[in-house]
Amino acid sequence: MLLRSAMERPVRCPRIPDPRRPFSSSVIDSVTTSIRPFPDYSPKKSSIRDSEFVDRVTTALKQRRSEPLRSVLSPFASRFRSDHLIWVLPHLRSDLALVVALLRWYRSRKNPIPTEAQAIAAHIAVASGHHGTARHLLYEGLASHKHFVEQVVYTYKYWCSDPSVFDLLFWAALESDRIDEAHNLFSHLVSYGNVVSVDVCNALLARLPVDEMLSVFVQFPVSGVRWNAKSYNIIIHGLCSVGKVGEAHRILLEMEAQASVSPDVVSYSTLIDGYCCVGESRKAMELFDDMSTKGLKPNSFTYNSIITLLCKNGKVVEAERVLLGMVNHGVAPDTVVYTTMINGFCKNGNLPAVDRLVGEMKKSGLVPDAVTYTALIYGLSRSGKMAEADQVFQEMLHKGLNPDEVTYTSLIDGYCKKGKMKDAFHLHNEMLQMGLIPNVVTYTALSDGLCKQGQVEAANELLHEMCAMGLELNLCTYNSLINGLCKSGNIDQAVRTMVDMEAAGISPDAYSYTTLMDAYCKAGEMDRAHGLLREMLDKGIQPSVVTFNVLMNGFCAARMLEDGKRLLGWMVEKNILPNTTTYNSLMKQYCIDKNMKATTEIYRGMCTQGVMPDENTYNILIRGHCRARNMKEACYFHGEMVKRGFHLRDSSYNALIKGLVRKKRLLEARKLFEEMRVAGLVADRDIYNIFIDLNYGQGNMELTLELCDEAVEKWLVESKTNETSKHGL
DNA sequence: TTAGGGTTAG
Repeated sequence: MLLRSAMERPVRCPRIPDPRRPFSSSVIDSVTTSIRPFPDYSPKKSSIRDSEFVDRVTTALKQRRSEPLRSVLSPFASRFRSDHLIWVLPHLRSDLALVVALLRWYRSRKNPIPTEAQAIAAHIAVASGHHGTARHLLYEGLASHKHFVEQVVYTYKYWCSDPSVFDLLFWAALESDRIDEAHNLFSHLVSYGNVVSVDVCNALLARLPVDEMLSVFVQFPVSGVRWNAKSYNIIIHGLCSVGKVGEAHRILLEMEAQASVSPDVVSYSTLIDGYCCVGESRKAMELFDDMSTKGLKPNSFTYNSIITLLCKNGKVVEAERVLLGMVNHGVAPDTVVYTTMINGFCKNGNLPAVDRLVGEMKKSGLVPDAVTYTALIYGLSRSGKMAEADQVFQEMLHKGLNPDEVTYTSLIDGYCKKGKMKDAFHLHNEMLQMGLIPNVVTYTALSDGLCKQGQVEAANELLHEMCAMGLELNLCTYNSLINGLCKSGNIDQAVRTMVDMEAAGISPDAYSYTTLMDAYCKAGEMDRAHGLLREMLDKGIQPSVVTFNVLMNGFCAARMLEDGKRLLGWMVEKNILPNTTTYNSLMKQYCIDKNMKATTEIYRGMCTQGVMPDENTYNILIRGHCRARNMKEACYFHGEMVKRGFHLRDSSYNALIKGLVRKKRLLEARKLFEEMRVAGLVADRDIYNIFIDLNYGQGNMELTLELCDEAVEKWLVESKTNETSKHGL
């Protein structure tokens, strides 16, 4: 929430204080005139009677050191007041253990310890060098006394005079999330001409939202704090984390311009990561080169940011080249770098490469951690290999690693994508039992799974439940819901959902528009789809290659091939490279029109552009050439697709077999027919008739009968089933 | 003080 408010508010870049001239003269005047010495405190005077009592208590405590404190103090307990505690403490300053025990005894009698006594005890601990105990006492003091900071300052001069007490108090305030108390202490100290160390000031900087961080960064030097490289790095990181990478870069340049603070590997790595996160790879690489010129050696953080960016852009091979580069430069990749690479290959669906990297990683003596396992589970789930994903999940548990929300969500999403909603919800319950709280990503995966099963109402209900739990729908959730509504034919409701989404303060993106455009294209409403394209362009939303593919499909289906070709040109103009799907749509339609000349032209253009044909491309080309009776070309593409490990679809088998029979190439046709049967695909009725006649003619009665049975089962039974369903029986 | 994992469209 704080971060969000920082992102929304404009962040002003601070003016860097010049350490050579830290203060302007007016500031020096105002600081020096307001400085005063620490207060002269001394405990209030006791009466003679009280003094005698305190002496007796002190003597008993010291002389009977080995006895339980409770029994030593029991004769004094009824008279012992809070003032006595304060008067006894000076006598025990050389015995911290006794001080702590006395406080514990006093508290155990249901008496609140006075603020002054708590502060004094902390001072005694610092003065005796026991910083751990001091920290504990300071935590307690902050937690139970309203004016504890003031009291520590007030009693300082008399009891301690070791300024490290203020650093410890500052730490205690930060670690118990009392930022205001830390500020309060800072102001008090400034008024006495003192400041806490730069280390604790850095800890404060790192805990502040960006705008407050910047204001502290500018204000503290006025009081005498001298920032170091770590401070500047925290600022660079803060600015990068809210996307203000340009301003972060200015800070780095200011560091370079100064004599006292120079940017180090962390400064550069942080800024490089900032540029990588906003996708500015060129700037990131420039900085990477600058580092070497300045004699700074990139570390595994630096390399990992570059590798992450390349993987995100799908350039996994290039990313692995960077990994090899780092090894050659003597930087050993760690678990994080391997996990980044593994995740890159998982996203690419390249599971053999994932296996190879896991092997390499283990060979280097690195142990996969929970994040590595989650990436592996995600990769397997994405590829639909749920049995393997579950096996890795079990291995993770066996190794004593704790799955978290991300691990469970990866598995849940995998089951949802396979339509196994029962398994997905079982895991959802399991994570609840483990004490893990499903978040909006988990619910989006479940909701998307339900939508894809046609259960949009159930998805809606689930999301209502999610909202009742205090979670809010995000962009992905809305987009998934819009998709579910479109696919179930409720385009109007999908449009209304987009309106709701905007009302909830979430702006639609390229996904939202593309989904709706696809629905309109499939409904043949090209004008509406085009209108949406104009709307998204007006809003400055960059269409993706999928947006164009959706339109391309629409144009092709509406037989508007010229518009399709124009769209292809426009894509290139807009620097959005057409992919295999784009070309496949156009080729498919030209094939339907039996225009194999245009199809071949497009196929060649695609290859020239370096776009690789996929399984769909080959199936389209084979069917097209068969329809056009170009069996030579059809067989050539069949050979090519086999070489590349792709498979024919049933319609392509049918087309090829019929074409070959037509050309009397019966041996080849028979081979394909057998292959098709083995693959469990159904051949056309005509094809069965051809091979039944052929085998009968050749006297192969056994095979003839087998084919007759198969044909009856596949064709007659099926047509009867269709008949009954047609009549609603 | 800096880096890695999960949700949406063809």
